[in-house]
Amino acid sequence: MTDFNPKDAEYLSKLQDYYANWKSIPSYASLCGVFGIASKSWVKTILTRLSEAGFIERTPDGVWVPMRQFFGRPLAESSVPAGMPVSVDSGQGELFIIDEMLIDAPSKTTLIPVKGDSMIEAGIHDGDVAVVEKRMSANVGDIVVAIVDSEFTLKTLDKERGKFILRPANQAYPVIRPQGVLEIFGVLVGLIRKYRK
Amino acid sequence: MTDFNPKDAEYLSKLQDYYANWKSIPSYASLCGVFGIASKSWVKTILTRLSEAGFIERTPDGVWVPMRQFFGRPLAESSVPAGMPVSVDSGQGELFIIDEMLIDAPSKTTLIPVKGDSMIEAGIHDGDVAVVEKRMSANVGDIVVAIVDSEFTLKTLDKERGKFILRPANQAYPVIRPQGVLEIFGVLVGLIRKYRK
DNA sequence: TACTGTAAAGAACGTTTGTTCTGTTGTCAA
DNA sequence: TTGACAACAGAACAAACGTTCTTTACAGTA
Repeated sequence: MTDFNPKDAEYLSKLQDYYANWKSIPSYASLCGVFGIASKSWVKTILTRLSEAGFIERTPDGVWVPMRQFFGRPLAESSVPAGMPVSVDSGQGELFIIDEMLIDAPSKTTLIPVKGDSMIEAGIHDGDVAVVEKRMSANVGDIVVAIVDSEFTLKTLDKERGKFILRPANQAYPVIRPQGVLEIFGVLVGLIRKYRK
Repeated sequence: MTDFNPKDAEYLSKLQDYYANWKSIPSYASLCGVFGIASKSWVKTILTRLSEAGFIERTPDGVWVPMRQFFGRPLAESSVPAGMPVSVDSGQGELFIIDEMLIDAPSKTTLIPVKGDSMIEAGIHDGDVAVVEKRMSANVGDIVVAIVDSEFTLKTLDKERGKFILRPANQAYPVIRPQGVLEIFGVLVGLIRKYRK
């Protein structure tokens, strides 16, 4: 991964605690107190590392902001769905609850289990759960759920000689060139995978 | 109430827009650009009014922070399909991405951003978010977060001639054969990916 | 013992920040 | 047509801020 080490994890945890209270990342001087150190320059080193590791980032103004998914309520508290969760019916009678990071438009979002390995080169595996936002249009390059021969298909949308085509991410599968109008069900906005223990 | 007028509402809306993007309230100088005015002192007047009206407040450090209920997702968007159970925001704390489907032991579970492509053949990409359950032991075949040379590494746990080894899912990376005890931070239990639109 | 690398401290410094105070402009009412 | 007030502009300034550079402490290693 990165050169993110246990020591950094300790500082991250302190920053998360502070942020949970104040919802802001304060000045380097204040962070000295938060981290329990005396050196502003060392604070900078720590923040730079945390950002390289992907936990925080900077706005164009140079202000540090947390990547929200890592600075929420402590996971311990979220055993009951926290925040303003969204319930989405997978269509199979199962009920999943997912948060706003993956879902922008709850009423238009569905979960669809991925079958087959036609998109495996895009890191989408059999058994993964696709988070799909229902839309009838998409851009070239988007991964879309299209309806081909009355079946759902997950493919990358592309264009060839002015016509839309569906490109699998697996060389063993053919490119789909729909005759007539390509029917798009939605666009892939997220992916969830669960590893069995 | 206060002398909060339509003009202030317009500024509030601009601030909300900015905040929706950057999750922070910038300096007075930057806010000049956001509000479309040229005077820092007027920015201060506006912010003071917004705080008197209860839309924002200041931390002890003097940093402006929004009152969350006014700076969240617009209510219209968070409506949930009828018939589905709805949980209500406690008012405090952020929203978390993941639900009970991915997390069994909330207090022991952490999210870690994936860096690099050493596990790409397992469909784990740079930028994905790993859901990790903290444990000190794991089984052969599990994908684990191990601490190697004081760094976090995501690899598949395997055994070779009675000794544990860490196997990357990318032929360009070497197998890691730790000398001494292999230090395991946790086990990968889930994966989340978000596609940008 | 000497060398190396990491963690942290601390001083120096130019820039940015928020604040305050004084002007300017436009509008509406008397 | 004058006065009052709200909406802004702009200058001045001390305090705070982030950055850079140098130094110290310490543990591991050769």
